[in-house]
Amino acid sequence: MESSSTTRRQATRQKLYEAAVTLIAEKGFSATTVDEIAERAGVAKGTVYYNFKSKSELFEELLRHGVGLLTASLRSAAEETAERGGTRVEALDAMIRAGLAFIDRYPAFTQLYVAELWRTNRAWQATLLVVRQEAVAVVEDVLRQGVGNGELSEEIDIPLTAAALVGMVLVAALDWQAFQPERSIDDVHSALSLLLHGRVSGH
Amino acid sequence: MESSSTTRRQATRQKLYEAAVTLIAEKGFSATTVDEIAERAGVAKGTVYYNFKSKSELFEELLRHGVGLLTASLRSAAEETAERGGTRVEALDAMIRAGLAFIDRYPAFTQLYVAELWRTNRAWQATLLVVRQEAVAVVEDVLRQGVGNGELSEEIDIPLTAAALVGMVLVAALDWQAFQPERSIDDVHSALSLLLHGRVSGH
DNA sequence: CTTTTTGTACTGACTGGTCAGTCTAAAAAG
DNA sequence: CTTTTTAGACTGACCAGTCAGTACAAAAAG
Repeated sequence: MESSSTTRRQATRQKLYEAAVTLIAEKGFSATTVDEIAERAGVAKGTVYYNFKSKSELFEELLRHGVGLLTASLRSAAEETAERGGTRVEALDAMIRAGLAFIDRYPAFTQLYVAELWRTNRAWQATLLVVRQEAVAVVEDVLRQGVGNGELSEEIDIPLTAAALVGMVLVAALDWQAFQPERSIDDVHSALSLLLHGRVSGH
Repeated sequence: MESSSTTRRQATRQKLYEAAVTLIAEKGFSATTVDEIAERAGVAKGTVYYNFKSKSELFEELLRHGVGLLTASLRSAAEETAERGGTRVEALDAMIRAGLAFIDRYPAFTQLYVAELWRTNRAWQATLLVVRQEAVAVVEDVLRQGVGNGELSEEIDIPLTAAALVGMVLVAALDWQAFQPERSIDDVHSALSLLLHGRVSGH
């Protein structure tokens, strides 16, 4: 009796994630009502509470779900570069591209993530911390490898540089989406690549 | 309208800004109640409504007030460098430092600004657009001057590079505050300066 | 085969509490 | 005297979470 429709619940949850992500990105967590989420997902309010303990729990699982996708995408970009025998700088470049592609595909999720990341005293603070660490660690790993094999300067501060690179991509991409949507992903990628390769100042 | 009474109102408004900024940074706009703001500011609820038309209007004016401070700080960093006869790259470096100092001083404001910047469909969307443009324009101006006098590569895309630089500073600084508060402002400045000067990958 | 039971997924009206904004009368400040 | 602030009661809309009940399919019983 049990194994029959695990699929059905999964589908319902997916619909709820999709409904919640855009609403929360637009209006914020508190301003988004459970009734709205249910309505947009095309289910009854009770279904939300059948599938999730509370509004917060729905949000936390959404967070985990989304960052999981991002981390997987970054990691696979780095691995593919390595398999192809590329340099670590090429791997960073590939990760910038993967990051941009992710944000292009899930702009609402990115928006919501950025909006919540630095909030203190929130129920999901712990979840965010874990999930952030997973994503940043992927970038730090590649930086570390690059310093290790002499490709990158030993002067660099790995955690701070990783944060700066992630920030650069995040903000440039959100700005692109919000204020310069006519630009192509290649334009944005080139601009960021130039900064990474240090060809902004100097020669 | 008299300057005497303007002073008293001004002081009350200032107290309300300070109370609102931390509360909204911590919990978000919707989750912050007017009663809380009034209580933390040490004024009666009626005073909030005597001074501001609504909760949203208080928030919008807070936004204008804060970004005004930031823009002034960035602009004066750029001007001081120019007066000293510094290069445009030095001006950018000085602006990074000014940005970090601002975020160090007003972390709550920065948090709240980032959280709201890319939200769509909000009442204060128009205010944010204007206020963002003012700040980014300061960076774009310096980039333009740098390209003009040959200091910076002609390849660079000014709006995208400006957004990326602002993002780099914003995210690195917030991450510093939230996850690596033991680091000094000089550490953070060095890490970002290295990226700006292109000394991360090779040299 | 047919009937009955059981578990799962979902429904939507309802409730108890919360909060933006209003109002008042009176006091403090200038 | 005018402007600003106070204290707090009040209202009406809104909303998270609950709960009794429906739908339906798989399994157990007859």
